[in-house]
Amino acid sequence: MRLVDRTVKNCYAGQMARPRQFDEEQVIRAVRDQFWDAGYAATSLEDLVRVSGLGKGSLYGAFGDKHRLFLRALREYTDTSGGYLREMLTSAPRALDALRAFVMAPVNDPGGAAARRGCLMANSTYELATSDPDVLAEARRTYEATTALVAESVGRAQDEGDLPRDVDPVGTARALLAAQQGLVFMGRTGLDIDTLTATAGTLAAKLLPDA
Amino acid sequence: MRLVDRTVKNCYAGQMARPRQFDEEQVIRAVRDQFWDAGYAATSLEDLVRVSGLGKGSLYGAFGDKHRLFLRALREYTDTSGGYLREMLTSAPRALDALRAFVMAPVNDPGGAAARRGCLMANSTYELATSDPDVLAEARRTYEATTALVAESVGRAQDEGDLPRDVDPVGTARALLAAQQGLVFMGRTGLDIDTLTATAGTLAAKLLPDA
DNA sequence: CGCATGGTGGACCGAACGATCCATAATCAG
DNA sequence: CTGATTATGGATCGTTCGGTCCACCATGCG
Repeated sequence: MRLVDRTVKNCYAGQMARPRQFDEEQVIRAVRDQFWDAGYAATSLEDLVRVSGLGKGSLYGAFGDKHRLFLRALREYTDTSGGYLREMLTSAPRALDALRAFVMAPVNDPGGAAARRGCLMANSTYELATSDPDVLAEARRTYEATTALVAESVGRAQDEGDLPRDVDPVGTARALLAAQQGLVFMGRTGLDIDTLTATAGTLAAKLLPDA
Repeated sequence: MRLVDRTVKNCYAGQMARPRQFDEEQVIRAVRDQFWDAGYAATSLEDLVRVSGLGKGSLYGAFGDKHRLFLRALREYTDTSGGYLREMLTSAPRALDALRAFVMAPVNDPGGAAARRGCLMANSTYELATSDPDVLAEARRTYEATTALVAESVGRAQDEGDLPRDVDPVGTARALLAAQQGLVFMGRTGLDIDTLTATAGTLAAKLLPDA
């Protein structure tokens, strides 16, 4: 009989005879990129073994089954993206410029590679949200967090006199997020980067007037 | 040796001893709904047999393999949607109202069921566009056709004096399409229909000023 | 009315999947 | 150095998948 749950790391009191021979975060990032490029269903365990450099047993021992590993990779993505977003929104001298950069983010890539790859959270939402409650919950969580962050910057832009006082920060944030995700979608259809950039500029100009 | 290609319907000169016992279009619509609800990978042949009411052999004999059947269902969807769109855009007395209805289309549903279901073409693009050239081609085709239709209405709204003359119809059409697809995405995250409707209204107001 | 045609769908197949298992080897405590 | 411990990953399992096949029979013609 198995006395320890090997799917949970180091939760027992025994000695640690052999430490991990791989960087957990590095593996998660590799796995995340694989799911990002191919999607969940189209990624086989063989793919995960290949990109991680680990064996099946090690993968299961360290992270649990495919579904848990995916959720872990998805969480890594949303945490990293959320961090970038927060930094982008807070570091800009003027909030209005930060909001413009937020809308333009999907095309902020020289070759448009990021635009074609899309957003892992959006990809996962479209593929799994209807059948996987965990993914749906993560999508809602990310959506709400992003809306709150953007709304905060909208308020700051109002304080700085770059946006009129009578607009609703949260409503504006939702509209900006919708516009950004619409651009992500158009990027996934293979629309060329120049046209995509022009469309992003149009949306930013209409949704964020200088008045 | 098989002398006739049974995957192609009635392309031979022999007699027609037994006519089809099912309505081809009806089967395609049922299959389309299944793919719409569950996605491509998550739909098994067993599911297709169940919703179509046909046996595996009949399904393969009439439509070919799963991939061809999916493309057929996808084409049915884009044709039907394109027809609705064309009618919606041309039947409205004023083109500006039609454009507003276009942006609000994802939330034009009492319970928000359509919003949660999303758009089959968008779902398919996110799930398959990176790996399936046929789906990517269909996505581009649909995107370009939609852009052209909307741009035509933008031009008509200009002629009717509802939109300023100096805006680019095609660029505006792309921005409207991006906004609409952004709303579709937010619907897929499970956002409640009231908030979604408000966001749609905000986007329509910003992108389609009365000036 | 009987025969030839071909639509029908359940049985069946090989392949690939996710998941589990266990012999091996690497590691650290004593 | 020795033994206890556990990370490791190739072998293997049962399941499910998409796809094929063929015995059956409904059908329309002569």
